[in-house]
Amino acid sequence: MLSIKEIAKLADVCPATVSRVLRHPHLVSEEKRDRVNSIVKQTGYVPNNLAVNLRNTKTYKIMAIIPEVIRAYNNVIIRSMQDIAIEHGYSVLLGDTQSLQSREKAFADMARTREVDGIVLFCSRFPFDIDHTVDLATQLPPMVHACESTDMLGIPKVNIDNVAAAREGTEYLASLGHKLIGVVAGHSLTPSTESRLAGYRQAIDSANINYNPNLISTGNYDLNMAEEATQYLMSLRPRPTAIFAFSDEMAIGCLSALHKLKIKIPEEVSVLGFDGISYGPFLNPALSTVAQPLQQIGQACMQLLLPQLNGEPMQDCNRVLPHELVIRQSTAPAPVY
Amino acid sequence: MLSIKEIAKLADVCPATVSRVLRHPHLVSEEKRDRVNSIVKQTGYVPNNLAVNLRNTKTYKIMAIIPEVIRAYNNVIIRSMQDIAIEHGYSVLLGDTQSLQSREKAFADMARTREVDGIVLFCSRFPFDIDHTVDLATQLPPMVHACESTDMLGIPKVNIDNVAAAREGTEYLASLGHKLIGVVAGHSLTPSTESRLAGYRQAIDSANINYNPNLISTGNYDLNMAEEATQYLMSLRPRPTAIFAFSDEMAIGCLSALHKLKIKIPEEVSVLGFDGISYGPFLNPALSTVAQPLQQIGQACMQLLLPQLNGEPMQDCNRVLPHELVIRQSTAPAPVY
DNA sequence: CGGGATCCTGTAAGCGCTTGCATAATATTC
DNA sequence: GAATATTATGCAAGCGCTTACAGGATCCCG
Repeated sequence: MLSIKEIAKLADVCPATVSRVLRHPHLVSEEKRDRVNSIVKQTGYVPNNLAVNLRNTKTYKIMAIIPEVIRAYNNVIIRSMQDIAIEHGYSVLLGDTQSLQSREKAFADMARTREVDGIVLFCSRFPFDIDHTVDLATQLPPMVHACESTDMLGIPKVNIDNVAAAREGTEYLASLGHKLIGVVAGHSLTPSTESRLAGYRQAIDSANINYNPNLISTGNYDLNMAEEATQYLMSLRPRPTAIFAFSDEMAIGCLSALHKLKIKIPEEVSVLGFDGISYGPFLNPALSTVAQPLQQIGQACMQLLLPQLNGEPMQDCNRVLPHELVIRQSTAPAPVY
Repeated sequence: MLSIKEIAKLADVCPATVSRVLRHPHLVSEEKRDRVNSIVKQTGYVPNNLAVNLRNTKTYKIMAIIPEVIRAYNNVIIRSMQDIAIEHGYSVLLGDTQSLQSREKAFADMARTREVDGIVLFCSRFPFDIDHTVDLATQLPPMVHACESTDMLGIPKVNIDNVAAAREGTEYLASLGHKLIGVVAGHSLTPSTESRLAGYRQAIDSANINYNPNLISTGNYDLNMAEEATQYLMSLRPRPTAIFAFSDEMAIGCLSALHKLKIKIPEEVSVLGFDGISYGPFLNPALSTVAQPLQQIGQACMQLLLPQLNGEPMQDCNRVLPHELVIRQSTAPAPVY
């Protein structure tokens, strides 16, 4: 592989001049500039960024650590983060952890090892092996904790109010006359799921509906699981008249199960999703959902990260963004028997 | 930020010893090993990988360059690539290009700048600014070209036989008695779309159906576009009795449009997708599709990349993997009037 | 025409790490 | 107990790059 030295030799200048041609061309005479540029072009020379970044202690890379990149939910978030990052000269690398802690750590460590300048974390666990007996909080790399954030060493957070969002979703269903509202929840251990369950409970209680834990089915964010959960809910007597799925993707599984059972949506059973993914309007029936402000989430992540990348200290803040109930065709008043 | 020198000083050894403790602990006496380890732990020292990688000219990172990470289609591919990579000590970074050439190049250049060891390219364009008058093919970084590969400087390729796949899909529809088969195609410029259109054409011709270009609608891989295209196709007289969507995601858009038009699937119109995404069975009706061997694609990419990462020269090969027609509920014999 | 400003270029240090080599200390062998 | 093998450690070079610094040309001005 070609190095700056060899280019320098070929162009009959010193390495410093080659570097200047590439980084600060105005400092170099036209003659040498042309000579160097033509050699660079001929040879296809590209500087070794490991060396450049080592020297400059800066990579202009941001790592986004995501449990399952593929979830439709991430789409707009990723896009908006990336657009802002690029505007500011950074690129975004995505790390798909498959919800495995080992991978979360591996990707997060790229910041401590200087391979990226900062990270945006969409997982709930703290991703570093740090001895908490020592005050190492100061050694945290630039980072933002999004969507699943708990209190964590003063790391800035981006969230929605999951409790309120789930409460409002549930209240909406209750206001349609539903008394038996099944829940298809996600990973039972994640903060967002916990909060949403709490919100559901609040709404149930204040609507004077009897809380029935049998109506709650936790699992993961998979379609399969949602389908099974729905079958189970539909086997109950009395049967729920509404299902609140804690993600739109799971809602698709609910719809699928209901179709197979020949249960009419929304006439017999209403389905409410969560997230606001772009598929929603295209489902049959179009999915009512508690929409997250996906674009704003991405933007907020960058707004909180960029100052840190510029050397400003971490601010312990929690940016809570507004959710929105989007009513389409999958929800309707509870059937009257 | 802590460097190896400071750790060395604190542990009262030389930097080389610290390095040895971290990389080849058996070379160091227990006494110093313990001393160094305890300092490392206390201080939370982590080696600067830019320096390590510069020194070792190796990063153990692979960049996967993907037009739109979010497409369900990528799910299994990414997962299988990543699993194999990790087995071999590599991690996979995902680059989402939003189909923008500038981003494809930016990510691909990370290999030439040594920030990653190799790349897997899921886009169709050549991602480097290389002067083709010079023989620079030899300077290509380790790479594999997947899913959208054309002949390109001897870069190993992973593909399915898109012509045959689309032909078989079309033949299947024709065998059900469909004579008017609409197509909702993807980006008109990508090799895969071109090949699939060619395969469609072959099947149409050999079934002695009159080829009608009006039935072909190209756009992108979006749901919206697919929905519009479907509306358009359904406005034609005589109306197509089948739609072949060149991705399952677009097929969702077709289903959605048909539902809105109250057209029965598959009684009045059959819908055939392409890809075999995991949503397929959960749609209403469950989607028939030409499935790609997604897991095998991911595996093949790694099988072709790993040898290159070990220094073996690029082999100009084209690994063509088998597709499979998966028949579910969205296709049926053409209606008889 | 001398002195200062301006422009250009090379020298060399250093970013943080790893490892070949040399040396020193210790163990092993006959 | 001398010769040899083994083990442990430090020294220093070098991975490829950037930039502060200094020195040599060139120019401008009175």
